[in-house]
Amino acid sequence: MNLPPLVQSFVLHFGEMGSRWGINRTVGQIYALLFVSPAPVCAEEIAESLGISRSNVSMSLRELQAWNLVILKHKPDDRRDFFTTPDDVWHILRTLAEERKKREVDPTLSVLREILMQRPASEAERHAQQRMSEMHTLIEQLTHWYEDVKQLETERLATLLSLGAKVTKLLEAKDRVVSLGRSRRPNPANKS
Amino acid sequence: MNLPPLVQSFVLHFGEMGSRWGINRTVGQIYALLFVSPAPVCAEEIAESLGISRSNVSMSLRELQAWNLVILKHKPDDRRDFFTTPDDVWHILRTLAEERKKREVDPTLSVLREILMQRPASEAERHAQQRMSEMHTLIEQLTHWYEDVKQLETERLATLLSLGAKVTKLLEAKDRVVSLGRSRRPNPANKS
DNA sequence: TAGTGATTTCAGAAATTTCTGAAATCACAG
DNA sequence: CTGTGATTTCAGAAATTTCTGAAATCACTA
Repeated sequence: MNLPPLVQSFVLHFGEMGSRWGINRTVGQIYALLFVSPAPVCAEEIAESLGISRSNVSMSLRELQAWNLVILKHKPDDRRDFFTTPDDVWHILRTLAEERKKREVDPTLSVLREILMQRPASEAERHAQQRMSEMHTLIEQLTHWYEDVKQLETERLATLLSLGAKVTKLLEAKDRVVSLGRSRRPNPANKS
Repeated sequence: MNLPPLVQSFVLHFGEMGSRWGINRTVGQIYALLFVSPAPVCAEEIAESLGISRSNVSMSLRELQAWNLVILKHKPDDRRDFFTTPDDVWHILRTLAEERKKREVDPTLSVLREILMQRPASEAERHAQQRMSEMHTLIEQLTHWYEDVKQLETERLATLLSLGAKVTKLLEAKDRVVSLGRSRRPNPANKS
């Protein structure tokens, strides 16, 4: 591997990290490299920079493309493909979320639904279904929320983010206003 | 593997899924099994149910404990350890988030910070730092938000969740009220 | 159509991860 | 202590994943 030391640390870290996710080391490294490169990079150069085989680069790029995480570029009078990452980090975040949902959450939801359709044949199965249903409900809530907020423009999303838990303050305020409007019933305090 | 068919589907799916995260198949299966079991299960029984070796169970349980995902129980007059999962799915979600943050996000943040401290020795390094700084900023925003909302009681969190993007409506309302209060300047529309 | 360089594919090699059985350790009871 | 059963450890076996080099494919040009 032959990279500026500062870039190398980053690339190596992403390689390590990759393994902790389902992603393999090389894929992580390539992504990191593209992310910090000032200009699109061709496959040959990636192989050289990271000291890995050309074919490995080819397969890993294919993987990254399947994740929608790289962009293909071309130079005039050059047949080779050059690769970059999108440069808006928010955009990258969205892609990542979307892809992970597609691969991890959706299949789980559909397995859960399938199982929940079936008739339990024993007390053990009844209980299992009960638990799975709790899990199913939670995941559905989370994905609904996600589907909802992912529509927001980045700027609005960022505002919401920076507001953090303070939105609950707003919520309380609203509650107060609304209940005042409807009558003068005090805070409903719906403790479950 | 010798389980009610409905439980078996769930366990197998979690095994598969486990691999897509960094978690290995057996660990995923054991977790799934414990999650749906009506009562705490001992190691021997796990091994039997899943058809894996006793020692594998031991190691996998250790892994799950490191993730804070299982609870140890004891029966009177029985030396064996019995295992369950916490039963509140929200609680499980929080644990999962916390542990993943600890293992995946925090180390990345610290690597980024470290690199950003250094002086770039070339234009390439300067640009790389610029990119890493964007990433760093984004991750920091996300973790701040997370630290913030994780304090909320579950019920409040659920409310927020079900509200989804509609909170922005509230936000707009607030903006209107505030700017009305300050003067009668119309919506600032702070497009970046 | 043949030639050229870029890219992909793929069978097997290399590396890594997971899993097992045997032995060690532990915790307690007699 | 000594015996008993539960649990853990760990070296190596088995399985899986990753990576490579050689060959095939592809997209062009002359």
